Amino acid sequence: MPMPNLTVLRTYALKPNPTDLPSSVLFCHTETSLTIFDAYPKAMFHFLVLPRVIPPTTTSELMSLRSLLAVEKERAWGIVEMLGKDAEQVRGMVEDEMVKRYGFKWDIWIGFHSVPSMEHLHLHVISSDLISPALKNKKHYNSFHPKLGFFLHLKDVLSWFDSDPSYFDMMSGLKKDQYEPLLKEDLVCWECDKAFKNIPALKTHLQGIWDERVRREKNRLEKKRKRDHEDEEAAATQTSLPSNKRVDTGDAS
DNA sequence: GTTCTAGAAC
DNA sequence: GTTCTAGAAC
Repeated sequence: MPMPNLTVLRTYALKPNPTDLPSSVLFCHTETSLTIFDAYPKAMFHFLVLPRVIPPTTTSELMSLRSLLAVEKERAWGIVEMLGKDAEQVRGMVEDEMVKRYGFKWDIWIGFHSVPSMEHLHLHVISSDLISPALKNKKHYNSFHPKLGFFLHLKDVLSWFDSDPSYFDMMSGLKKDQYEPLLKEDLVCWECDKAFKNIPALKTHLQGIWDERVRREKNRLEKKRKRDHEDEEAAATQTSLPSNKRVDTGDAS
């Protein structure tokens, strides 16, 4: 069994020229960050935004969120803020792709794992469906549950910088003992709070939510298509109001 | 972070 | 008997 490489993200972040990376790895990059496809996506869309290593910031400061939050507040803030800006660009690209592929968009979460498994800071950009063959166990699911507390939303992390220094100090400790137990919590649907006995049952539920969403969106698009079609006909016959504002007179003509 | 698999859970 | 979880990986 090959031992997985837990430092591969750092080798990516150190590339002087990110475009050397295979296109199967690199999604996009800026002067200060690169965004890669998560190798084991836990949702239909799942990317990691990594800070590039730019002096005076060092690889060891960029090891994790915890190590970054230990450097001077202003410099740490600048890096988190920069990652957030670049993640928002990625969000926009993902939303475009959602519309292109499915005709609608759904939530995208942006945040850090409180206890990371791989070295080098990485900001997750992940779609809220949580449907993926690589999502296989409770730890995978709970690590992205948006209300459980293990997943730290970017907005919340940024808010720590504006709060009392004592609160910042408390949160920035990111103690393993405080967060790791959350991964063992019972399986609960993040959307409807229903509990599940095991992962296969939860995955069936998530798939059901998705199938229902697709069905509703199809109906919506079909209704809109019909409305627009009627409006075209109405315009052709000089009827003034769009069909969705018209009062039904029961006139069949 | 994953894979593999023993044995728990059903 | 099969499904599923959870701990080891030298």
